[in-house]
Amino acid sequence: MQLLEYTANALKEELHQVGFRMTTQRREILDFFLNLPEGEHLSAQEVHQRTMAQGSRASLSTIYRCLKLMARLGLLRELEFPNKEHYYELNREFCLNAIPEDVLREAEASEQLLPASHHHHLVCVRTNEIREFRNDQVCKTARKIAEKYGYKVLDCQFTIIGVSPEGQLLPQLT
Amino acid sequence: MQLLEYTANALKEELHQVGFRMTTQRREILDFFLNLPEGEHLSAQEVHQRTMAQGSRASLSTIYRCLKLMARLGLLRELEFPNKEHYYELNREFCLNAIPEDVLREAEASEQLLPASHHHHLVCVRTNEIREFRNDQVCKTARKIAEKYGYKVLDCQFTIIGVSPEGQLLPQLT
DNA sequence: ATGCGTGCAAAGTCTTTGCAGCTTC
DNA sequence: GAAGCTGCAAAGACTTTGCACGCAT
Repeated sequence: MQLLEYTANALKEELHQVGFRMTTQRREILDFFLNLPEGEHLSAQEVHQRTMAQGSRASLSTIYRCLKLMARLGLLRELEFPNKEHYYELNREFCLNAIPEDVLREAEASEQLLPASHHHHLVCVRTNEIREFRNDQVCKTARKIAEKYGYKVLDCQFTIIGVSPEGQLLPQLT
Repeated sequence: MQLLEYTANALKEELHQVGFRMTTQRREILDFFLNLPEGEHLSAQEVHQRTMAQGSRASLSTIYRCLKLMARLGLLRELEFPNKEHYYELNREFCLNAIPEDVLREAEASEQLLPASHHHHLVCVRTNEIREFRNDQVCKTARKIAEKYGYKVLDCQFTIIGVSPEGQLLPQLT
C-alpha cells in the first residue's frame, strides 16, 4: 500500500466515526492536498480553481464544506492571517499518525513526508509578505499546554506579526 | 501625567511619523481599548456598538479604518480564529513601551498594566470555546526568530487548535 | 432503501470604497 | 490652505444555506 493511502484510510475512518461518508469530491480534495508541494497555503477559492483545473467537478460550495470539515477532523490546517481569507494546507502530522509505526520505520520513503512537518509564519503588516520558519520547540510547548487543559491537539500555529526589513524601508503605510 | 496618556502620545507620534493625524474618533477608539478589561477581544462591529453606547459618533467605516490602522502601528493585536471575523484587543506591550523607563519603575501603579501583558489562545473546533493561557517563553522565542530575519516584532500569536474536554464528549460534529 | 452529500442559485455577513464636506496640521 | 479623515450609502468579497436530486452505505 502506498504511504499516502494510509491518510485516505484514516480520513475515511474519521468520517465514518462521526457518521459521515467518503465521497468522490472529498477524495479529490484530499488527493489534491496530498500532492501539493509543502509550503503552499490556499484559499477555498484557489483550491476550487486548481481542483477544477485537474478535472474535478466539485463545486465551490462543496469545497467550502469539505475544507471546513477536514479542518475540524484535523486533516487540514486552517490558517488565518491579517487579511480576510482563510487558508488551508495539509496537516502533515495527521498523515504521519495514519501510518503504522513499523511501516514508517522501514519505509525510508517516509522522508517524503516527515522532514518538515510543521512550520509557522512571520507576517509583515506593511508588505503582507508571509515567511515561513520552523521551530521544533513550538509543537512540544503546545502539547504540554494542551495536556494541562485536557485538550486534544489538532494543530498549533505560531504567528509573528511585525515589519520586515523591506517594510521598514517603505515611507508610507498604505 | 497619567500613565495611559503616554500611550495616547505614543500613538500620536506614530501617526505623525507616517503622515497621519490624531482625530477625535481615533482618540475615542484608543480610550475605549485602554479602558477595556483585559481578555476581551472584540470584532469591529462590537467595537462600534460599544463605542456608540459610550457616546462616540464614530461610524462603522471609521471603526474599520481605524482598527486596521492601529493594528498596523502595533497598538492593537488583530486576532484571527477559525471563524470569519477579526478580533481586536489592546497590545499591552505597545503601552508599556510608551512609558519612560524611570516613570515605569517608580510608579508602582504600573501594576495596572504590567501583570498580564501577553496571552495566547486555545481554540476548540467543536465547541468554538476560546480559552486563554500565558506563557512567557513564547514572546521570547518570537523575538529571537524575528531578529534572525531582521523583523521588528509588533505582536506574536500562539494558537493551539484542538478539541476541548467538553468537545470530546459531543457525539456529533455539527 | 435511507439519509448524507452535492450543485446551483440566492442570501448573508463582514469589509471596503467613492465622494462631498469637515478637520487637523 | 492643503492634505488627511469621516459619514453615508453603495459596492465588493468571501462564505453560507435551502432545496431537489444523486450517491454511499
